[in-house]
Amino acid sequence: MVHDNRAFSEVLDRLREAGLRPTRQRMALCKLLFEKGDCHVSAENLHAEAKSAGIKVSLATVYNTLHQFTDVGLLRQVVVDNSRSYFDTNVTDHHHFFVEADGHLVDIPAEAIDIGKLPKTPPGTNVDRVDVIVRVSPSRRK
Amino acid sequence: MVHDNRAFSEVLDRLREAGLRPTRQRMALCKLLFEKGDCHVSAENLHAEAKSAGIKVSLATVYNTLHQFTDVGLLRQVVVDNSRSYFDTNVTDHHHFFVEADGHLVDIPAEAIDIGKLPKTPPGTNVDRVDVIVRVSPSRRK
DNA sequence: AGAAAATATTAGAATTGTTCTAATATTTCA
DNA sequence: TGAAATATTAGAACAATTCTAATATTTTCT
Repeated sequence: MVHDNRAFSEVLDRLREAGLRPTRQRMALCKLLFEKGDCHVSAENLHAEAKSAGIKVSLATVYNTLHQFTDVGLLRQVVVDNSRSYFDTNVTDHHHFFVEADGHLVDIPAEAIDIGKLPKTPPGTNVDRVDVIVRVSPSRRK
Repeated sequence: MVHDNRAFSEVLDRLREAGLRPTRQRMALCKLLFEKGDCHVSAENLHAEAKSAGIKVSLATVYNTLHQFTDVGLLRQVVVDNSRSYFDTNVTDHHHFFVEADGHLVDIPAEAIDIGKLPKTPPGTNVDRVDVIVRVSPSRRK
């Protein structure tokens, strides 16, 4: 089997830099995740995508991989719905619209929301991150 | 058994207004939830509190009640952690600090955070609510 | 390259938080 | 009070996720 060497080595480097062995499964998931621009996936979701792309990978590995990628900063976890976890390939500072009706996320660039001020944090704590979730729903037809 | 008639009738009214029958369990949970100021509870958590307060109520009823109270606007659900649901007795407009280390929430008054502007919502949608979650963690000791 | 050590993957079992079911109990109201 | 409406319950079912421990792959060492 032949593959695109440019894409291949980019993905390979990405994993190597992160200190993760470039295994067949990780490479494949990496390509699925990063070769088509920003996206938000759930584990089941990515597992299904992998399957339909002909990649043989277990659900356990998908979970492992998503967590490892998150740990090394390749992904960011977004909490919007407590029945499912979403992972975002956009790890830069930004926020989200969440369309509750269909459980789908849309990025909001950091500069589109401007948080004027923050109150002081509870004693003995520091801010890790500020998440803004704008929950929207389909507008009723006029 | 005797009870405080003032508190009793307040709770009773609250349920009546919401169109919920004032059953023994709902009254008891209502008192636990609202008689001690703003608080954030999970179902398991409230169930345990009820048990230790000597209230006999099943976990299923705790879940039912939390959802019913949420539906009628007595509670608000807060999504910060996808392993557990939190319900907030403060239903006014406000935000949260979330201390990830111990999974605990602290209210931030609405006016303490000022969201300068919001980008336009995805086509065909309206904003339901804007949730700001400031994730904090214990600061490392100097 | 070949062998040993280190790390990954996997299927399926286990766990967790939550929801469902359907039988029983309580509450309402005429 | 008694029929109809609504609640509660124990336990089963469920869905997402994590764990287990056996097997496979990858890396390292010589």
